[in-house]
Amino acid sequence: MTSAAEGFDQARRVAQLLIGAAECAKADFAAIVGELDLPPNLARAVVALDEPTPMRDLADRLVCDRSYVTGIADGLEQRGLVERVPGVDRRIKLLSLTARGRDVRERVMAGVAGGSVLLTRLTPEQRATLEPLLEALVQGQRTALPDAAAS
Amino acid sequence: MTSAAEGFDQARRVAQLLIGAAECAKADFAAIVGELDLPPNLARAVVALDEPTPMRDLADRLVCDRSYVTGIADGLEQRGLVERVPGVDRRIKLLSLTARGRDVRERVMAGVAGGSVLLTRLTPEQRATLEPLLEALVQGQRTALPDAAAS
DNA sequence: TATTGTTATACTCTATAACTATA
DNA sequence: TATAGTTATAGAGTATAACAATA
Repeated sequence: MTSAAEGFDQARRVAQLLIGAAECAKADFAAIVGELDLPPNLARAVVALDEPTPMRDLADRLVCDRSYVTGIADGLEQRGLVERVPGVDRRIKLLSLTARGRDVRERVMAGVAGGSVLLTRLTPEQRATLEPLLEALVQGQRTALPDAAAS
Repeated sequence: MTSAAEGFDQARRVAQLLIGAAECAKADFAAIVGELDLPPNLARAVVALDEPTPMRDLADRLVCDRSYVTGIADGLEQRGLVERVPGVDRRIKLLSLTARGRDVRERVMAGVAGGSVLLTRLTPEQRATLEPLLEALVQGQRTALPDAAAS
């Protein structure tokens, strides 16, 4: 096997493991919050709402568009987990967790802390080893990749 | 901070890094094959076609539905990278790389071997450390997750 | 004029179901 | 009857563009 083919195979193996592990983490989170009848995107939003937050800011935290947050807010409101409360700037609506929402938020966090495969399948030492390697990989990327094609 | 919140934060940090690293790997591959004017799904298929392969088998390799492979084959055929050749069992069509397809396949593999961030941002030692950690994470999952909700 | 949230729409990726031609 | 490939369609997830209210 040529050296180029070896390099390719190494990159492919790591890529597949990385993608598989990420999908595993996503599926794991979906399963945990699924027991609370929450789709993962709503669960992520609930976790992000540590305090009343303008919808625009939530979009920033979730790294998505404002228009997508509208749907998230609708879903959370239907479930009685948040209220839209007007801000002092009357263009702004704050998403504020209800009592039920705060309860669900705690359950989500407890469920992850108690059952996540990231905690159960890796020892603290393994996580401590893993993190800097992943950081090395994503280094040079800010929240939005600045110039992906030119890298 | 309570221990549950600490556990949650640890899981979240690892999850974000994992997902970020996987997205980074995907974007990197897309950028590499983008220079060959290939979308990532077609590039993956070209790489998988080491020899003439029934479309059904390609679906298995790419872990997707037969119907999706039809579109991939159309795209590759339009670009002159594969031919559909009838099999001995006349239900079967083999996807066979053209000369141009074989050339592109080599370019994809060379591009990855030469430029992948998985190779440039990690030393061989780091990759050797990373792999078993990721394997530990995805362990217990067969190709298709058997019972995600019950895990 | 610029910004917030909303709406309507569109796009990407992928699957399901029904169809045909073989076997 | 079962399987290979195709087609049409649908769904999830997310973005873009235009809009009303407010600043």
